[in-house]
Amino acid sequence: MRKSKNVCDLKSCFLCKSCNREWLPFIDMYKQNRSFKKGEIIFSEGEKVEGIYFLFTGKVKVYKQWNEEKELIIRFAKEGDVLGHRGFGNNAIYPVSAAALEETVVCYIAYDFFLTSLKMNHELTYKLMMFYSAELQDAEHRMRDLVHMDTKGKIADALLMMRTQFGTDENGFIDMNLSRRDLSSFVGATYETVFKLINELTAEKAIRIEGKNIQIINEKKMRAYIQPTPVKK
Amino acid sequence: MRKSKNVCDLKSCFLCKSCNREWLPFIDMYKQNRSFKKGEIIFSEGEKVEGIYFLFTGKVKVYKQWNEEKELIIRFAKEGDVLGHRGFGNNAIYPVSAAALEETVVCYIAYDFFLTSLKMNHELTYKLMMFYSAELQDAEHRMRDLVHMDTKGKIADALLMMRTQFGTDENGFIDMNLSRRDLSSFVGATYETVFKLINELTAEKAIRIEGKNIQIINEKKMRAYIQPTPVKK
DNA sequence: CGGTTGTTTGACGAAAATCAAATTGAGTGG
DNA sequence: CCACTCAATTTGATTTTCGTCAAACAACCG
Repeated sequence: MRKSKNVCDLKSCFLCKSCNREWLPFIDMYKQNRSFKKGEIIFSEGEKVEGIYFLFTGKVKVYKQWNEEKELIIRFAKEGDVLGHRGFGNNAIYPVSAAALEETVVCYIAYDFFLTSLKMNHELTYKLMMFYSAELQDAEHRMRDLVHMDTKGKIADALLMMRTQFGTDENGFIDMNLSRRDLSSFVGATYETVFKLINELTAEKAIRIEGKNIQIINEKKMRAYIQPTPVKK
Repeated sequence: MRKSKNVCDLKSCFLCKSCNREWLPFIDMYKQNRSFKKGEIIFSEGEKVEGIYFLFTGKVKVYKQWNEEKELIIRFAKEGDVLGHRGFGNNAIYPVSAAALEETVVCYIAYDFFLTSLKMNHELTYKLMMFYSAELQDAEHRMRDLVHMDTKGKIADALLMMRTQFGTDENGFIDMNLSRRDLSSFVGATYETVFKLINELTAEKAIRIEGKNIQIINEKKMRAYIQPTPVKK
């Protein structure tokens, strides 16, 4: 599944599934790998956009700050995902921050170069447009969910999403080691509340916890929590 | 400012600010005007995408349903805005609904035709991509705000946003006649709560209300509400 | 005029945030 | 390997905010 560790093979990256042949060697000339330790910040909200990143190995959280101690995690990125494309536009300022959740290697491409390439590679531009469209749909869907679900539903939703995105290991645990603090930032609730509700979910045998690992053992129950509350007549 | 009423002059539409000359007459051949009465639904969540709309006159709400009686208004559109582009993608299904808030005329372009045109008009594709990028930034910014602001802050934010988008009339009132119910759907809170908090804002002389019209009279106070709550040490 | 729909208001309860404190755990330096 | 520190986890008590419910009233419309 995983390619060699030290070379960014863009064929494994999202965008390049749609790259035409001229594009691939072009990228090869300019590619540049960077690695980040766990917890290290890849780029920060408010910074000028310097480049776009393709995630080669590792996991990353993309988040927006609220105050010094609160943030909202917008999404997670894993091997093969793109980072930093949210900064595209007139004033090329990153609207979000990205931090490595574990040892991470990214393939870095300078912004100007990428922009120029977009101008030349129309198929890529088209795909990128469709990619944005899909992300916009996701974002707005999640916006609705965060507003209308209760916290337990949001937790169930978050866990189901994470399982979809990261899959499960051989024991059935969600293949991601997320701190409770990050989980609460993703869910949009306080640390303590998330903790208590996770306990409830465990008590109800909807999930199972072993150390930092979480397994969904009753999918039906989990899905029930993310249903719109039917209106009583 | 406003062009003639019965012909869709795409030059007044968002996208066409970036259209090249070949594109304009092309559109002219295919354009089709449709009008909607106040409250009428332009398209619905879950429907197959039939086309894209340019709003010629009127105001529209774009929203997502939660249950039979709750929704979240994603954004408002006014004269010159695009509608329906959120449905672009693999499975061309509208992820949102759109309803006219007042008498509305749209310029309709069939989806297939628009897609084909995108393939031919790369500048347009590029601009549309950047437009998506901007919308994604907005959506995620608002997502954070909806999660972390208290309801009063969200109301203040909503009112400031609406003033920016729609401007004010000669008396200083926000130039949009939004029902309280729609305001609460935009804010993501219940009708009653919004009502009470608007009263508070009025009592504090942050806003002024006259019938259905709202004026912001103390901008500083309003802005204070949308600040991240500083963390007490 | 009834009947529906939107507005206004208060009482109450549930959900979640805040606060406080105890406990564990993970590094760190000696 | 052990103490030490600091961060993360766990838990309960308390408070706040907001949603729910109910009811009265105005406004609008056929």
